[in-house]
Amino acid sequence: MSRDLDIHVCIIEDDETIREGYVYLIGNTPGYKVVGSYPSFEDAAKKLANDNPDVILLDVELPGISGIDALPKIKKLAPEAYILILTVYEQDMLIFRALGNGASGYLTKNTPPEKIISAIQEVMEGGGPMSAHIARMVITSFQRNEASPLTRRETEILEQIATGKSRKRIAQELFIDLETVKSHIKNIYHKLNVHSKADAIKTAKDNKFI
Amino acid sequence: MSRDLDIHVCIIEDDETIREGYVYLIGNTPGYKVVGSYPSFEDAAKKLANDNPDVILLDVELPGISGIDALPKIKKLAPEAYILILTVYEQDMLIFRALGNGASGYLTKNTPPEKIISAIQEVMEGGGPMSAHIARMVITSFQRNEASPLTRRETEILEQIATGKSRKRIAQELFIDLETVKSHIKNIYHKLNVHSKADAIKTAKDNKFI
DNA sequence: TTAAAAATAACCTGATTTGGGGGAGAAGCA
DNA sequence: TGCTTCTCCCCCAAATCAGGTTATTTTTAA
Repeated sequence: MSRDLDIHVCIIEDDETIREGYVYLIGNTPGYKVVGSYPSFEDAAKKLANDNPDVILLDVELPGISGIDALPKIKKLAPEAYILILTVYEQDMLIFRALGNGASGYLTKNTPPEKIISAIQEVMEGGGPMSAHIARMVITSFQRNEASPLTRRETEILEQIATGKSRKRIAQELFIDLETVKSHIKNIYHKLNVHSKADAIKTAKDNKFI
Repeated sequence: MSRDLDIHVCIIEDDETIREGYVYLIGNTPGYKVVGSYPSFEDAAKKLANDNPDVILLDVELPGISGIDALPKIKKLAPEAYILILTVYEQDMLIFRALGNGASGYLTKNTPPEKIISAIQEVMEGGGPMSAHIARMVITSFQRNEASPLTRRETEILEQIATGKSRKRIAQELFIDLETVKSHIKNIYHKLNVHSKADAIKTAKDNKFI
């Protein structure tokens, strides 16, 4: 069987035991081949472009530059590769920064071996593998706060303000008078206890009112 | 074995064949119980609160009010229930509106029966089940366009503008002069070929520059 | 080690927007 | 019938925005 049809995988993980575990797991699974294995981004950087991986397993906590900050650089070295984050951390900030920086999946380290293999398969087939809890957090990030103090119209107008439009333009697009828009904004400011649009937008976003 | 420990499931799906298929599948799986099955939201609305479901399977294309528009109303009738979207549609707009309206998962209709069962299980355990392609689209929505014409600083400043902050405030927070911020903004406008912050923000967001 | 790109800052002008004060009518709901 | 929401009106002063041109320093890349 030709090795050329195998999925080529790189691993960047500082803990030697865990790293060797992945190497063993993937190397011994038919259809997969480990083409590189490094304890840090600095080590990986030199050889990554030559490895020509299809998928890169990346740890977030690495010595030197963190996995998340390394993501854009890895993307440049291996633009065709899918990057899967493998980590113990489940903090919102890390997840969203990782995805924003180009990760195509996010797995926690308690993921059983067979799930890691299927995640690699899945990302190659156009999927976005995530651990269950991560997926929930991602979905939740799209959702609004149902206990918003703002009325429907107020919410609509604050959303428009958040796009940078002037009150005049908002009035025109909603077919209402400029004075009406101003009234709504005054009410929004009172309800949110702020005195500027920047603060209104921040408060509203922090509380998921918009 | 007590039925009280079962996961209670409601189904809202207009195609009778498909609906009965789900009823049969779920009703005959140990640990699950179908407590309601309706061809439209209007039919479901009357009885939903009484069914007290743990999970609701919801189709997006329904006669009368669409599943997506029904979502907030369903949330009010059964605030404790998790809602899983089951549909043939994979358009961005539908997915993000569904998630924004309160769905906790999104499955396409080619999902095999055992995956539907495990998705119900998963959402009850704090997960966010999504079909592979949906998950990829969701992840992609977090990612930036790497071919942005904006420099790092320009991107940073446009992001700040998008939060509603004034140029003066941006200057203070970035420890640079107001004139510098103005220079960057002029360059941003030229690069994006716009003449207002609203247009700059729109163009940048449409193209995922910010 | 240069040349190019990016970030910084200045000075000018005029139009527009913003935030805040007050009040008030109409529609719809409980 | 109150209560909320949406609508509109008047006033004001301060601040912001958009645009032009030029120029220095720092960083990055060839």
